[in-house]
Amino acid sequence: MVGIKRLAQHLNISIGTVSRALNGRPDVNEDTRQRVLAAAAELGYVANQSGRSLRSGVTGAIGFMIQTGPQFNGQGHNFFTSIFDGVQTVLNRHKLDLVVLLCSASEDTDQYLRRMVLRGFVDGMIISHTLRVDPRIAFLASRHVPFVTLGRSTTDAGQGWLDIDFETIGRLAVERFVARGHRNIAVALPVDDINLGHLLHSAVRETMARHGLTLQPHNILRSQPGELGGYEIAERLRQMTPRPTAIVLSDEVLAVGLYRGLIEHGIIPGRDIAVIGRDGLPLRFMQPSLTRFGQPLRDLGIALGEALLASMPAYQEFYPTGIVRKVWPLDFVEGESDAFTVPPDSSQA
Amino acid sequence: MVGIKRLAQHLNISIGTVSRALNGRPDVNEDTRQRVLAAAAELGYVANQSGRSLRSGVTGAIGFMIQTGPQFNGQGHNFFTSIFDGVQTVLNRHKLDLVVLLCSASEDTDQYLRRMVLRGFVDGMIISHTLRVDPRIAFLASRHVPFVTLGRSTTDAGQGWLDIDFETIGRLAVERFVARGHRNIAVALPVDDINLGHLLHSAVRETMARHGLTLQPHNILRSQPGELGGYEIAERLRQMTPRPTAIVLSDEVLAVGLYRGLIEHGIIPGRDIAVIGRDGLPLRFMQPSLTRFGQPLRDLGIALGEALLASMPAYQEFYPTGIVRKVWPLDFVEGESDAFTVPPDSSQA
DNA sequence: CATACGGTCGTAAACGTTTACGACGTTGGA
DNA sequence: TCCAACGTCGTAAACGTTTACGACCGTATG
Repeated sequence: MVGIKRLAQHLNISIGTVSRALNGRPDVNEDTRQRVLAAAAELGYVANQSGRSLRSGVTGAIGFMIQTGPQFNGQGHNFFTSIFDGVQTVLNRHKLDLVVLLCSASEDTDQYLRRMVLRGFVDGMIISHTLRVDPRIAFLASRHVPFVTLGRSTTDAGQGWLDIDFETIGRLAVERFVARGHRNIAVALPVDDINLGHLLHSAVRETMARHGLTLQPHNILRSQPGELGGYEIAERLRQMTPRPTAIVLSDEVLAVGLYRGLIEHGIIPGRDIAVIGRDGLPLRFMQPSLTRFGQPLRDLGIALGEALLASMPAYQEFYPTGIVRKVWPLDFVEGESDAFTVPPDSSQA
Repeated sequence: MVGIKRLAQHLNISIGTVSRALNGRPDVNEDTRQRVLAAAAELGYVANQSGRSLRSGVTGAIGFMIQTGPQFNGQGHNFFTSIFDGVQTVLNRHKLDLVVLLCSASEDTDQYLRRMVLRGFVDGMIISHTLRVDPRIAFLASRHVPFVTLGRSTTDAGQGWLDIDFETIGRLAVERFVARGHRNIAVALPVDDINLGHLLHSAVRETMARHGLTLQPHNILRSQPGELGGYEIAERLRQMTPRPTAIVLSDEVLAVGLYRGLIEHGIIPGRDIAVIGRDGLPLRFMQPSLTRFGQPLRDLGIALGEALLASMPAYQEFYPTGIVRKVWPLDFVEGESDAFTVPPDSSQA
């Protein structure tokens, strides 16, 4: 780790001057300040949080306390909160605490991660929204920070990961559709480079190919995440001729907007179009009930916590499993939304 | 702050021994260890995080990085994530970072807060799920930790707070109901001591009284939060005779389960019963559309961040507003769910 | 009795940073 | 010319904790 001391001897000045330069004190020559700042940027210096706050008494962090656990579901909680709860459970067994670090959309994720890690704020990291090629992985590995990811990546630094089994989702969904006579099948995917899009995409495409079908490019519907994205997709579906008779959704809440956008125009899921989605809080109570793949999120969080500890040297005696890389088993919940069967005399493309 | 030094001189032993006793090292007499532990508990000693991790190189914290911002809504995000994003925006302007501290349901909230604060993990605190009488407030005030609460409390330590305007929700909802002929009005409340329950309760009761109506005890429906709670409420409503003709909901996602539970039995919101709820992600796309009160959550988060900074001495020059205590204005969104009008010849109780 | 050893504890250094204090050189005014 | 003032920088202490090292005492062993 490059500290203020190394910075000072690299510049042949005292650490006091370096500190003053970095903190914007007035009693330092402007030239020296620039040299210090340049060297700090070059060497990638980030002030150690412990040293700084031990001396100055401030941490620069503000805490926002919320509560997790089953009984708080619905109080503004969701997908991540359940996972957090599972992770927390594991970590607490070893007197570790979980802190959630929020990277605002306005800030660069790599810079943010770098700042948090190099400060020495945490001993380990869990990252989510994993990209297909994710620079954060290379960074964490280069710094030897223990970490695991929620979601696979093609960036391989030997890290552990856990992920949802999108291959099975895509395969089973398509097989169900095919068994009910569907040939014009669509898939809803996110727009960005997040890896789950690719996984589901390939699974759907390959399973269709295995049944002699091709996934048409116009049947790959990319949208914003969330219920608004679902609503967009419904609009696009309505304008397509021939309209796909079945669709599988990548995101949990897509179904909410999709239902609304379809039902508004008299297209009833399960009667006029087959829909298979993913589990999420509100979806259990939609009507018609959504056929969907779920996963026990708290258990996933527990596994995630254990995977992280398994990659931390200090805890390997407790978790001698080595690097954990695992797709998490699914719960399949049969609902009414995929009941629609294509009539045999249909002339769908 | 009581440190290891004070602990040592209180026991007339050296700080080295105190440290070894606390850390479970073998080379300390068992009697001494017990005396140290007793004194630590008595004086409320918690090891300073900075000192500990500066020396030992570990922090005991694990980071879980997620991303916030409008474009991530729906990716497992929700009520809190939007607020976090707003808070973060304000804090970043002053080089402060927001960390979310999760108190698992299995852990005592007061102990958890105490542990996090006394360690010196954060410079300030925002707490949510505020109780009607909340010991956390007294604790934070006694330790002079700057903090604000999301949600009012009757525990007054001069702290700032922001809250949702439950009085207006209750009043406007009842007035709308009354104007449409409803006399048998119900309200859905949480079971626990969280303050919003009391606020909405009083507002409904008082507005009804102002119109010559009384809120019947059996019309106060307490349930779990979340869509499951809504489903319970639907079941209870169905079994009531005479059934209330209108209901106002305290929680956002209650409506999801409520809809399902009612529609399953042919009771259509807006046609057979009037429903007014609160805004939440899925609710914008429910059918029939929910009449509801919302609030721009990101703006609420911004205000929350500013309120906190206003109570931190170091930032008062930027926020000279003094203590902020404010109910946040509502967005009223007219939908179809409260269209049901009681016929004039109705003989409802 | 002398020695070794284990149990218990105190001493002091170290972690990385900030900051009060003083040193030094230069400049300007009296 | 002399001194004050200023700009710039180095020195060292301090923050709270952990831990290597050695001191001391009592006991067991030869």
